[in-house]
Amino acid sequence: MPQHRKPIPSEIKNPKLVEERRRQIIRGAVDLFVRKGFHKTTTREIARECGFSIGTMYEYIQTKEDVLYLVCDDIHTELEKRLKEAVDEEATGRDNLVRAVAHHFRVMDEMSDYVLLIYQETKSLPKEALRYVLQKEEEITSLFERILEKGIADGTLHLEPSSVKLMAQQIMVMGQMWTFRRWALRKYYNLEEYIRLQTALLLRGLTTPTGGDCHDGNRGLPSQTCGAVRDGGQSV
Amino acid sequence: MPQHRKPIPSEIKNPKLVEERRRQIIRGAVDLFVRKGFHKTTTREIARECGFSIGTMYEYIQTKEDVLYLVCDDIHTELEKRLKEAVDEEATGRDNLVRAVAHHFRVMDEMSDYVLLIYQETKSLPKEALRYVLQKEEEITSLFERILEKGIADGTLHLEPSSVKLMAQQIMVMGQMWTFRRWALRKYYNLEEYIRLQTALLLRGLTTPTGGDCHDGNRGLPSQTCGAVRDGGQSV
Amino acid sequence: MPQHRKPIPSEIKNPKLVEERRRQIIRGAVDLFVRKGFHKTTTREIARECGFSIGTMYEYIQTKEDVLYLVCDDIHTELEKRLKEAVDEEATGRDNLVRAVAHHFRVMDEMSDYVLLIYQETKSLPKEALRYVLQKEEEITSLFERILEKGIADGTLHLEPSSVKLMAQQIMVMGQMWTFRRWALRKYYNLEEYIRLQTALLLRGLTTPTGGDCHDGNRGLPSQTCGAVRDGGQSV
Amino acid sequence: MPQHRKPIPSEIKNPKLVEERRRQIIRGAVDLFVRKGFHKTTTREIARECGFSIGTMYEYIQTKEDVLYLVCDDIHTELEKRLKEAVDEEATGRDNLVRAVAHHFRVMDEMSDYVLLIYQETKSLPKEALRYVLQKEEEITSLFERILEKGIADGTLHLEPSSVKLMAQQIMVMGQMWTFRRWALRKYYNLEEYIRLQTALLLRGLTTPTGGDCHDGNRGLPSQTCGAVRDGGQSV
DNA sequence: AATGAATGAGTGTTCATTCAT
DNA sequence: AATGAATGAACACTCATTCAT
Repeated sequence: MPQHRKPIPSEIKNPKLVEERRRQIIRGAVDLFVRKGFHKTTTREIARECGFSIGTMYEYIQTKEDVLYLVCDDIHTELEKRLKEAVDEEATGRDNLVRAVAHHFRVMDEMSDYVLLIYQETKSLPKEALRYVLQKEEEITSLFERILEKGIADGTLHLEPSSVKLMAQQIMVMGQMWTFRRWALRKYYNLEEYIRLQTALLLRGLTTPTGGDCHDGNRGLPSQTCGAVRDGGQSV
Repeated sequence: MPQHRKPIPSEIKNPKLVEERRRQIIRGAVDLFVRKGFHKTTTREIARECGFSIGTMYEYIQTKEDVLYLVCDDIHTELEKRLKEAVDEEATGRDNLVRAVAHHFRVMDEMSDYVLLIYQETKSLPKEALRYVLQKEEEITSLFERILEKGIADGTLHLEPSSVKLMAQQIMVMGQMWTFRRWALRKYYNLEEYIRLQTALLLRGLTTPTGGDCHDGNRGLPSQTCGAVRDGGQSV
Repeated sequence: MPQHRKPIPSEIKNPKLVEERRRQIIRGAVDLFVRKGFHKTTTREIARECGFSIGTMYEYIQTKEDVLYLVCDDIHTELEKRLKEAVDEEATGRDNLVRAVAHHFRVMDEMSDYVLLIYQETKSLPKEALRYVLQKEEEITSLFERILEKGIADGTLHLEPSSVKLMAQQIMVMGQMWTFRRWALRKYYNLEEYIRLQTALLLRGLTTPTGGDCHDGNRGLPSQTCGAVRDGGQSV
Repeated sequence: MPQHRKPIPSEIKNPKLVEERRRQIIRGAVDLFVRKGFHKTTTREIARECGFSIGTMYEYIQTKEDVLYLVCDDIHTELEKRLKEAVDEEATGRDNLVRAVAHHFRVMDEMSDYVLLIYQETKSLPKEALRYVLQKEEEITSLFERILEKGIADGTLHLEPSSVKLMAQQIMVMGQMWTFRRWALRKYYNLEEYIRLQTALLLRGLTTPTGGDCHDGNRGLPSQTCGAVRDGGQSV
């Protein structure tokens, strides 16, 4: 049930032009929002940054919040695009997961400012736009759900189906956490360490030993035996 | 090096009264901030909600941002107080962790709106207040660090010391996640399920099995062999 | 027709106390007014400077403007007192004038800040108080009128009676000018030079030669002979 | 080193319009300032008087103090322009002086309210604007310095060069005095009388007779002998 | 299609004054 | 007589939005 992008009305007839101008608006606004926040950025500043007049800007949007929506949507789209790059249809669920998680975290790192922006300003969106943006977030999350399901199906990941949604959310949050907790995390970890440790945490949670004798060894993971799994009464 | 609370100057001499009125301000403001956000709440609205005049309110604060600081600090203090309740000095690290995590998540659930508020409005604090608030957040986080360290010491948790910081952060975020992702999570899980599943994820990551031979391959994981586990230098 | 001091009502019965507290108020306010100006000084600041509460202060005045009135009146009284010191009942008008002018200018120099204050803030007084203050100013001015008249009478000053008022005003202004033009004057002159030059200007304007042969030498004055007087067709 | 006018930034791009609107602001504000003083005049009142909205007014200025600066500068400019009208390049220094003084006093009389305004409100200007305004005042004053110097050069005025600055200041103040002492002066003198008497005072101070021996004694003058005149080092 | 001047409701904040204690 | 907490009208200034050109 992918909801379609909320269309923003424009006075301008030529759709190509609308598209182009809106890209300019996004480019101009995003850095201002990152630097000063949505509320402390004025429409005049945005227009100036875009290189056209305030009147012209208002030909392509209706309210200041439209700009925020445009920006959030753009960031989400970029995020989705970049995340999709990492999905390898051929690979096992587990390999896919490991790769996608690492890729996801790296994207988060690169787009740190923008992810943070979404985090902090999404709440300022008008209701309808908010719904759309959250829906988009869920779509991205569902990419991880697909991967997890594949891993369950191909036996490379051990996970209750009922936990799929949660784990996908968890992965998303782990990525975002690298941005909104950077003030704390970066004191102790760099990106690669972060990727390794969080991946390990996930895999231990998701990789079930095969039982009996464990040909396992979540090596690199806090050593954990089959037994560990057993008593995992309340395990995932 | 716990930084001390930034004192907000007041025109009023009676400290008892200052204390009381500021509590009123917090009580009045917090719901407005939750409902409308900091920027869209007016100082006049806050004063009205508190039941006194705008002039009176300004006898107890200096700027609108002081109100935000008061509110954030109050929430943090409550959070810290409630979290400390759960720590049982007698119990093992592991039991303590399980109990503290569950407790933490329940507190987060109860204080959902307030946690969310902190999440969304912290960035609007003036620099100095922001530093203080983040410092407080770290203090709370360190409660989990203590627990984890105890678990390492008493052997009930298996975790590299270098991962303690990360795990503590992770636990904090998991709790907050229940608030800022509630729009997604509550569709599929209730609080108790959430507690169970997340605890499981953590424990699997932290509980060491007693041994066994492992034929494994943390495929996809940054290549590491069984041996790697043993000396698990930089592992979790 | 000396108008009597406008009485400021007070809640307090004991007149001694009223007198004492008002002196405190003047002492506290005057420096604040000098430093920040009347409008930018708050009643709270005044009370704090005086060492008592705002409530107490308002027991002794009715409005903030009363404080200004108190201050202006006090300065004027001091000015008058000091100027009177210089008047020598025995001396000739001319000697008296020279001495009084020098004394006046020195007083102005010492009380520079206060004179300036009167100059700049008098206009903020309520109508009635303004009238009183201006009247006081005229009384002071009339001290010079007396001296000039005496000089006419004893023949040491040559001046049309109709010019007495103007010259007295002129002398007053010359004194004040040393305060409100100090930004320019002090670049080129010190107080003693100023006194000498202005006195010379006045005396030349006021001193009539005895005619015929002049054994003169308005030494120190732009050399001027008896002839100068002659062509003084348009003289004062 | 004439300092250039401090430019006030404006949001409006069309400089012609800025010029025009600022003239409107000056016209609207000046009478209000004269009537009520700067501090008691509201920005809204100014805007209303100008015939546009408060928002529009703020497109052309940055702060209320800018309006004061605009007004002061305008008055000064007008003053300077009118004073220059009176300077006759051909005439002797003395004639020039007589004419310029009379003209200056007449201008002061006509612009009485505005001169008074400058006198009373200049101190409310922000530091930089104050510096500029004072500098302009000095430029105007220097017009009189020029005239005096010419008079010295062509022998029509007898004045020590070191007194030129003072006399120019004195002339300026005499003009302003007609405005800020009008409450006293107009009781006894009309403008023409004032001009005549003050001119006489000045000329006596400045006009040198052709010689002759004088038995005089500027008694009371800082003791100086005839000889003193001759070497009259520091004399006027 | 583009401009940018105009708008005015709304904002955070101040401060002279009052009055119950 | 002294206090100081309470008041709220008033203030300077901002800024999203409109609309005539």
